[in-house]
Amino acid sequence: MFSQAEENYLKTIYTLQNRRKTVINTNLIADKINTKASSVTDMIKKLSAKELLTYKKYKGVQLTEMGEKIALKVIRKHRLWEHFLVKKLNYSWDEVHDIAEQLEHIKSDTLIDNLESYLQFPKFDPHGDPIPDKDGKIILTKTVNLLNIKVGQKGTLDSLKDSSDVFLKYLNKKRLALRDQIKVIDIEPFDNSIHIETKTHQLVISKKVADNLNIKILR
Amino acid sequence: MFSQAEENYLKTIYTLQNRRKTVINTNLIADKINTKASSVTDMIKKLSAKELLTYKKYKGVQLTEMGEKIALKVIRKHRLWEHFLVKKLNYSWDEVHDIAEQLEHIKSDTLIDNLESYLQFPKFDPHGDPIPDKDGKIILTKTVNLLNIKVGQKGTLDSLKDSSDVFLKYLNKKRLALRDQIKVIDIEPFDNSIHIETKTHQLVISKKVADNLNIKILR
DNA sequence: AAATATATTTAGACTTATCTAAAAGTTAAT
DNA sequence: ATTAACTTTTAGATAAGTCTAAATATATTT
Ligand SMILES: [Mn+2]
Ligand SMILES: [Mn+2]
Ligand SMILES: [Mn+2]
Ligand SMILES: [Mn+2]
Repeated sequence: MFSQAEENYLKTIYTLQNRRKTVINTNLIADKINTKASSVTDMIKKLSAKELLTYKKYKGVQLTEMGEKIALKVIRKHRLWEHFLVKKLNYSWDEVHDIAEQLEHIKSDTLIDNLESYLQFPKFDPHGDPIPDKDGKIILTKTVNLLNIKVGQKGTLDSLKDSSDVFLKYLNKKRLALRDQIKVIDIEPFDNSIHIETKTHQLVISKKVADNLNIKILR
Repeated sequence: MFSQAEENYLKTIYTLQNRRKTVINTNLIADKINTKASSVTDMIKKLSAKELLTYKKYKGVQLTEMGEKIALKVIRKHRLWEHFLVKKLNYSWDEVHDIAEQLEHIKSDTLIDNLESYLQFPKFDPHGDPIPDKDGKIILTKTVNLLNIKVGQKGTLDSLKDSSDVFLKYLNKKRLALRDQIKVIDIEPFDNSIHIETKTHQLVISKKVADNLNIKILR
């Protein structure tokens, strides 16, 4: 069994590894996990001793197969609980993350599989992120950053790079939801803002917002 | 906010206070919580400083109103989660306690009330224990220990003194469930064993077993 | 190749919760 | 009133996880 702290480190490292393709170093982890570099050093040593990751200084960490397996288990739990909170307890997608951060650490050999079955094996969480199955297999959808879409192209909103509640609330306000169809109408060269159109309305989004929207291209 | 350890002490003290009417002293708590008397001393000091309980040595502890309120909140969470696990995830009553021990510490201002509403405001947990409402109010059912029931009297199995999985599995094996009708057929003077009859079968139970069954008398 | 900027580790401290072993206090028994 | 039994507290350690400040190592720039 692993402590909550250990699980959080593994999960964070996995996510960093898959989101950014850069080197995952001490400071980056410290930043994401909201702690200090010295604390990360300590934990890296511990996880390395347990062979959950390898570490070369200045070259960053790399999860071992075992480390990745554990990370995926925690992510699976997190996302299934988020799904539960939204679908069964009527939370909205911007309210569930902090509760799932706690629920993901509940220890039981059977709980999460029973929950999954109760939820009828959902494949994605409320933020469009894929839910790893029992064996850690994960569906990868081919998506493109909205920043890289040309004028006239169409797609559907598949998932988000940033799932912070601030961003989610922004999307609520702008009436943008997962699976909405989005068409790029115009790109403003001055500030890279993007004029888009959904099935119901049009709006202009900033470069920063566009960068956080992953689009599945329709052809 | 209170730590898991603090919550567990408060919950345990509350339960001891309501089950046994004796003095709740350091050793008794240590025993229940599976720790050492010296650790209990430390925690008692801490909880006393926070005015969650009062303590006079050799006279035991007493929860303050605030302490009792928190204890009831934890118990409410524990029992609602147990209900969820049995009713929604199809666990049996002997499997849920350890998971609920963890779930009862999840922090959220809304989670447990939403869960309660989703479960349609159950009044009792899978072991027959009453679920405190939002305000900490708790239904008290008048029950009698099966040991105190005379030959010929009838009642229904209302709740259990001991809800350990060993005892629950014993009840499964003997086909005794909550709300079953039970009639006392005979009491053996030699060892106080009791011959009982349900709607479906007859059996003999030991004094120890009878002592753990709370019966609601039928008249 | 130095100098400077970054990244990383160490040293030492702190907090929470635990433990063992010993000391001290209270109650009960003779 | 002593003694014995039990309860409680203290003292000192330990473990996990965190922190700050200082030291050290590596990378980048000049
Ligand atoms: Mn989340
Ligand atoms: Mn999510
Ligand atoms: Mn229980
Ligand atoms: Mn119960």
